[in-house]
Amino acid sequence: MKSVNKTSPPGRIKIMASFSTLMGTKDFQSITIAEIAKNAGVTEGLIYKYFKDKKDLLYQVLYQHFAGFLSLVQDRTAAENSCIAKLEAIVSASLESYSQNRVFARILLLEVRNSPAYFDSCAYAMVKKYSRLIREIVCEGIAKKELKPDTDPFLLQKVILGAIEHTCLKQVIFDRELDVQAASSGIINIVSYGVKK
Amino acid sequence: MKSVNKTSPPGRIKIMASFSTLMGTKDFQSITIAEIAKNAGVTEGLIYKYFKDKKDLLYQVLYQHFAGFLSLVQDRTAAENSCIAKLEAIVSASLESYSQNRVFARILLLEVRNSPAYFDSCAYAMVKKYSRLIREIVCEGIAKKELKPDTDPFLLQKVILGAIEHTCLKQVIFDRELDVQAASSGIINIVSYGVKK
DNA sequence: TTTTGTAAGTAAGTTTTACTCACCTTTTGT
DNA sequence: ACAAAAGGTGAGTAAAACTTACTTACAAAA
Repeated sequence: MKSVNKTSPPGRIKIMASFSTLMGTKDFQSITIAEIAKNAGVTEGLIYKYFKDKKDLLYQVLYQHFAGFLSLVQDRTAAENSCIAKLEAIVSASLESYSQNRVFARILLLEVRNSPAYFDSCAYAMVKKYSRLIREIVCEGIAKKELKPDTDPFLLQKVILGAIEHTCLKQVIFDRELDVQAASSGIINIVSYGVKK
Repeated sequence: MKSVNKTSPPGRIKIMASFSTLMGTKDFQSITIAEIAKNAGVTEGLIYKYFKDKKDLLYQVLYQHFAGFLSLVQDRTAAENSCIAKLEAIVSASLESYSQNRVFARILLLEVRNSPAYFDSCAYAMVKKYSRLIREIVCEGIAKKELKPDTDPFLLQKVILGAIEHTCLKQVIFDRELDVQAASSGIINIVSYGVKK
């Protein structure tokens, strides 16, 4: 697992900003190191001073975004009392963040998972914290008898996370709009009460 | 959208088989054209006679697997009567297929989605058929009053597909085993009756 | 002030790898 | 029989990721 930078020299900041901008216009594979360097006003060599390789740059940018996202989610859930309300806060905060930051969403949902190195990165460590948060809320809900006692926290976490991601996928891939409120309450409704008559 | 081959010359078959084998040991990016050719006993040039580029080869292999998978799913669902039973058949057939063919699962869940070209490929066309099948079953369930009338077929499809994929992700990424029966009945149980007490 | 060690940044390679193209060889339709 | 198409080859090209040897700025110790 790669640790994260403390200092941030101007060159490093410019490189990350340049890359983020480019990710808004094209996909990772189409972006070249030469392009990133030119756009940032630095030389190619400098990029390799701060980042192990092109993928490492991708993971660092994702980490930066995810750190902000995670603290938002933590704040929103802390503000709710019931377990179901906390879960709905997570779903809507996630959909909202993905909606407002398509670059972040695209990196997380489409661009990083193809490489085994991602699952050792500091970015994936944040994702693990995020999914653990969901499980903890579920466990708390079971303990407080808000949820059925035979609920499997791991499975419910997967259902919720899967629903969030699949809802965003269509939006990110085909650049569609999304009714965050309708989608999040719809997901929570299915998961809470089921669809069987 | 790329159309699909009719004939299959020996070289073509060897190339696809070689590539499939290599995908079992390493990820797409790490596999080189030279390696695929050597392993198949053909020259690099021949690969480009049958496949537009390296990604096209990936999509063709995925298409081949998915075609078999989809017909299995269709058979299994046709054998069931109730809507819930059909959905459970889809979930368990999917988890089973992904379990038994990790290469297929890894390609579908991790390796293809980063490229915009995938969403124009014949492989993705199969995925669309698959998700449409789920929606159709849901609509049928609503019509037959098995499911609640206010159920959103698109949303429920996303929840089910998301749950399937997230359940497989852990397994594929960390090479874990999976209790298909427990997972599929667990997912269907959550979606049918909900988790709220 | 001078020295020294380190971080920031550069510029010109090198290597790897996907992809091309002109050329043979075998099969097939008429 | 023979043209045409399909199967297959091997050397070559270009682009892009990465390396490395170097210079400049700059702070702290001497």
